[in-house]
Amino acid sequence: MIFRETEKGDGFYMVEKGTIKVFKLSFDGKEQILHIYGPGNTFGEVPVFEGKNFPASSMALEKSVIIFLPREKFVDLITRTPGLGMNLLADLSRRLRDFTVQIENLSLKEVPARLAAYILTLAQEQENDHQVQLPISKTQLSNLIGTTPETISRIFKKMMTASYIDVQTKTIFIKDLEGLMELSESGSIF
Amino acid sequence: MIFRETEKGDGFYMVEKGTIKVFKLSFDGKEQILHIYGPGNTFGEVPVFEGKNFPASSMALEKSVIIFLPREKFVDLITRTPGLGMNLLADLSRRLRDFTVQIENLSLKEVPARLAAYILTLAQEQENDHQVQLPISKTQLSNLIGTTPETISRIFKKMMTASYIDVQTKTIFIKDLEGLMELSESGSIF
DNA sequence: CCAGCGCCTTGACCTGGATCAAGTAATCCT
DNA sequence: AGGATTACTTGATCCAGGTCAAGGCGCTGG
Repeated sequence: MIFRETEKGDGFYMVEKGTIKVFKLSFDGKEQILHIYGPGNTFGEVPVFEGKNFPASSMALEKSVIIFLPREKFVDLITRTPGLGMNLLADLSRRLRDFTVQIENLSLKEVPARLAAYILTLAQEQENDHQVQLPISKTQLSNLIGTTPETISRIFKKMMTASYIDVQTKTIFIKDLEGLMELSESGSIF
Repeated sequence: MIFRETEKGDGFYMVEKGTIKVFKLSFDGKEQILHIYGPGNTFGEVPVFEGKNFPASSMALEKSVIIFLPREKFVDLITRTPGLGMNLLADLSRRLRDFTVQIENLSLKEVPARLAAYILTLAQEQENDHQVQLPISKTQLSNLIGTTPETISRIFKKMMTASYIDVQTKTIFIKDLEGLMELSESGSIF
């Protein structure tokens, strides 16, 4: 556990090695992942700029190395380096955009479309249209796209029988990229 | 209509008078409101900092006056005024926080809890624990909390028979603040 | 002041996906 | 390697809330 929602944040973090998730928990223990970060990504900066507590919790998904950057020196640095501010504004803006996509997915798309969209995101990130690696377990994946492991399992099965993909443990073979793209925005074509 | 998703943004906007919504549409026409802005609020700045297109669309909910601020002059201003950058970072951070709350609501709470949470937000904004005014129509409210007008209507009715509130057109009388707070985080106590 | 048009409400029905339960496959640890 | 723990799959059931359809209410403009 790296930090918990409601804790006071006096600096932010950078992933040196490994994978971490930022997430919210409901009172009855359900989890929604907001973001997954890998090497080079920073996270937990909202309280640094806004001066309040963390809006979510953070936990490593595997053995990881995290660097902590204390708030004070950092604020100094920004005020002395105007260009840095613009980069940070761009970074936060990108995250706002990501969140609008996540809200759209959760609210306007059904589970098959969300899963298809996630696979396509992986294909882009990994620059491979034929085969992608799941960077997280299927249980974590279900927490990321807002569903349950059971449903993930069933939709993967449907996608396989409909020849969109093939799934082997953590490897997904994309057999119908066009079909997946259609599915990711127009909903279920099952 | 003020701007549309995918359009290029070359500046941002400020509400002088009226109410505007920022929202996403699904391919089959369903709408999810991301934010509602009133006098004094700025919106549409993501493309200014990030340099891409608008992540969502924007439309006035009533006769409104909107000020447009062009990108170029603004970027000049930031780079010359370091303190301004920090304020903007704080503003964007606050919005990131708002989005995490919205994702939490959509994903982890049921409709009665979301509606209760919205009423409590209004009570805070309007600084009145006994009576709040709905600033938007119930149809728009359903688009904001991710449901339908029918469901809104039914839940309001349930909340009335359970003596949480009384609803008269656009005025909501809060009869059990405690109960609403409980409902807003622990789910249905119907 | 009343006609007409949105907005809202109510009822009946249906379905996506959650939940519960019971296996089976991976992976970890000694 | 092998036992144990965790992750995944599959089936059966259930329900929140969406959809469709049919009024009722209230605000607007003439």
